[in-house]
Amino acid sequence: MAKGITKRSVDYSRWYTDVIAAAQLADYSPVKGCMVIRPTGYAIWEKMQAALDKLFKDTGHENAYFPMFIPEHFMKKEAEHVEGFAPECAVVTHGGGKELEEPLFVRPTSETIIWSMYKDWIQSYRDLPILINQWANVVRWEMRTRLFLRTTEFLWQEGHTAHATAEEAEAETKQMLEIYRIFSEEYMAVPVITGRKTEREKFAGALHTYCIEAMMQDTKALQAGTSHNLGQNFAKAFDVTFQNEAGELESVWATSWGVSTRLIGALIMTHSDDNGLVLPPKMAATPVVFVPIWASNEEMNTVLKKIDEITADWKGKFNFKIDDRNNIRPGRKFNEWEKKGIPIRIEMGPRDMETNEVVLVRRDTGEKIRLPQDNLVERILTTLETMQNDMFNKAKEFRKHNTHIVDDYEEFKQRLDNEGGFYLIHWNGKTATEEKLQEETKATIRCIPFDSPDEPGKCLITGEPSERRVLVARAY
RNA sequence: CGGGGCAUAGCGCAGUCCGGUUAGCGCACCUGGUUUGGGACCAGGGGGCCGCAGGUUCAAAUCCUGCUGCCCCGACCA
Repeated sequence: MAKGITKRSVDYSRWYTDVIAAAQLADYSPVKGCMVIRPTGYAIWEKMQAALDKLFKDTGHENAYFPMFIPEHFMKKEAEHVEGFAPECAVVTHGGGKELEEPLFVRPTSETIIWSMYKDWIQSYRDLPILINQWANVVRWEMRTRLFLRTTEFLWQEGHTAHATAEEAEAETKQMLEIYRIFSEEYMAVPVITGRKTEREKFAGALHTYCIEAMMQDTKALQAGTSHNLGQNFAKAFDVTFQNEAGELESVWATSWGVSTRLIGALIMTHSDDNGLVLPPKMAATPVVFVPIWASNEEMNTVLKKIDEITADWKGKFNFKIDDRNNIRPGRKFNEWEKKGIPIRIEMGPRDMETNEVVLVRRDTGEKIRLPQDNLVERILTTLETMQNDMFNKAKEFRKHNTHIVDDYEEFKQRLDNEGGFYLIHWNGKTATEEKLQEETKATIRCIPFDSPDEPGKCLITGEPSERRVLVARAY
């Protein structure tokens, strides 16, 4: 049916890049590993930014901006951090035609430069908390890249907060993860599992890392957001202390949290189909397109005039486009908007004019509904809402269907190979076991889910005692 | 960084083995007309340093050497 888009069943990763090309979301750039985000793709990012920014501001955060260049010695101050990030950093060694006295790292993340500033900004507990977010680009020199999911340069937001107590920092870490969950599920209609990363998977320099994990349509896992409790690691590395109420000097407690343009990849791989992109209404810059149909120029004028009447009260309710191009036929228009994932298409031609009706087509189900021209605003708004819910429920149902509980290693290996999916397994909590699991199955522990109940059992790999189940899957 | 593949018009490709007219096809694009309820049709037209650099030859997209870039699959990662 869809020309130019490889079917998911044939080649999932080709399908993914085909959808991006067909919807004109992004393009490969002349720079290896870097992409150009095209207007249609950037519009999705702007929708994400707008929603997240509001959620951040509503919880007391402010935006700021720090330099993209980080002096080398900053990067080296926190041992675990430098070990984690140094191998994937781009480094500037020359400027103004001369070799620099000290190389500048292009930020892979901004903890170090931000904490070098927090040192100056924080003296007493009265200066705390600091709740800052930054919208920025970062660079990580990746071996293999994939549009949106992993590129050398990407856009993201990174929150960096400073607190007077460990409890407050922990509460912030959890709060921001919850905001990511809300955003993912309620705006992107992408169900996620919240949990804690293992020691091996946590952020370099963090006490611990919380994450949201989503299941893509090929049943692989995608880490969609992370929130880190940094403890006092960065405060100690950058000597950031404050005087508490008792007059004693203490190290500041820190968090950081981020989501990136990778979310666009999650959005695509959760909802889209063989005909192209499918956008949940809340992520569509233009949720409605009106496609008029006519057979002659006179008819064109009548139909367009009627459309002006019908859409007069749409303004301010939702964004919409009227596709009045006369050089291509309706069928082409249907297809173009489908590929771009516009949630609702309204069609109206001479036949509908006679009966005072329009045809409404849902992108997610393809369902066509004839509707009277009156009260369309109401119908469209409720349909958008229904679609938003349906898409979330469908994705959640899919994940449920592909999540399994297993207690036999051989069965696990076979099923993982044959059906993929998420697995809840017992694990003895040891890094060595985790590494063995990955070596033997290419699956990783995605997280220790928050809702995983205390349930004594035996480690799937070693048979040793385990206290609860962890989430395992092959991941992007 | 290992394995595989590719480089010819904006995109997708043929031509390369076996050197030889003006480098061709589909899509897209432009003009005109007929069309318009699921990717229209006809006619005309524009667009090429055949990845780069050397070499062989009377003659190179085609043969030889070197380089570069990109894509896919693995190891690392938001």
